[in-house]
Amino acid sequence: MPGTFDLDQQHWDLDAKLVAAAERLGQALRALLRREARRHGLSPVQLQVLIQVGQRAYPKRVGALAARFDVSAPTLSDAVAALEAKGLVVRRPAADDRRAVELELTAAGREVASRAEGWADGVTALAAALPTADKLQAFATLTALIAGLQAEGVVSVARMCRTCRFLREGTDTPYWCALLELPLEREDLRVDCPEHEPRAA
Amino acid sequence: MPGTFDLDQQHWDLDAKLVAAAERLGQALRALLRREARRHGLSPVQLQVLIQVGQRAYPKRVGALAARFDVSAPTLSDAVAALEAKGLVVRRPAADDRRAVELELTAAGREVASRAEGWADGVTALAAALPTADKLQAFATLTALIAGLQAEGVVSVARMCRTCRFLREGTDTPYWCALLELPLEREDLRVDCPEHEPRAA
DNA sequence: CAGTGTATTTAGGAGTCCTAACTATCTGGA
DNA sequence: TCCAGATAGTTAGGACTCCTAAATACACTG
Repeated sequence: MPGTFDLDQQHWDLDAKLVAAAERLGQALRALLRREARRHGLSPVQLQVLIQVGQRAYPKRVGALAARFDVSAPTLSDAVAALEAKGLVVRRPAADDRRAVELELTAAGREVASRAEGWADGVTALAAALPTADKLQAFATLTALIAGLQAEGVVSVARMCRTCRFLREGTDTPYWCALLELPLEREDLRVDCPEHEPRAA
Repeated sequence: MPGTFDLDQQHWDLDAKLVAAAERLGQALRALLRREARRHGLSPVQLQVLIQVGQRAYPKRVGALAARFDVSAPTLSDAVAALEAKGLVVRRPAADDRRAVELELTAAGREVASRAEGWADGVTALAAALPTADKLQAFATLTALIAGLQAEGVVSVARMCRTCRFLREGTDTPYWCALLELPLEREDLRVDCPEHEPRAA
């Protein structure tokens, strides 16, 4: 590496730099989440669980949530226990499977969730200033990477359209959802769809 | 939201979806780092510190590393203590400031660092399959978001060219580094430059 | 209905992450 | 010169993360 410091080392690999940038952004987002959680007297996972359980149509069981956040069941169980102790969620046996537990927000839980769910709004606002075409491109690139990681089994669940068995090519639009029977533009593709079912039997 | 489940909710905001995708990818990368660290009997932060200290030309003090990883000084101090106990780094008073501590890898530390520093190679390989133009675009978009977050003081240090006081517009190339006196293409912009100095006095 | 598998919790240990408080050292004046 | 105020780092202590292993309870299959 003659004389250019290690410029070449960073030059030779756009791929590595893209990954590094994603990592940095991820770190920033994580820090942001941590601070928001703290503001509400919660830990990061606790807040994530609270927000997720606050969404309708998503699975609200310990196992599903553990997969969603890529942690073990005991870790998530701890977080739920803490949330329950704080009076923000209620735990109840599932109707169809009494081994399982359904989570539900209490009134207090809904209150906190609604105040905290916009924790990433600052970043979203920054994104608003960028050209739509760039964002579409970046979105496609990021989801391609996520899909690749999921295919390799690195990351457990990602309920993205890109990995969903109902995603088809469209006739008038680029894509088509065979479950909802809806045409989809590129910007309609979701990152976290309640109806998602993995491809390949 | 009439009848389309919450499709519209996800439709209306490409910005939010881009952020969600970044968050997911960040989560996956974090999980990957955790596993690699585990493989070497280390914790995530310990591995990050080990790798960072293994790079030349970067600050190797506790404070700088804490800022780099967005954690408090005590947290990083703990990690360093653990690494020292494992015989992977040495702690020594800095030459110019005897309050400060310089870290250095031991032979064992270099060994582990060199085996683990490619922890994200799997993702990089996935990126290699994507078109260069897309990656350039995505890289620009991600760094724009990071720069925005840094400007807002959300994230502490990001030694990116985009926030560096030495970055100029180039004549033949899009950019120019006024410190190294080098022309820079878009793909030359760095995410973590040793020579970085923040803009604005 | 026995056997196997699944959902979750408990137990226990290393590490993360914080704030507060303390030591040692540096730095800028009077 | 000497001291007040900053700064680099550590220690202390508490809540939480994250794991594996083991237990409990229930579900499914033949």
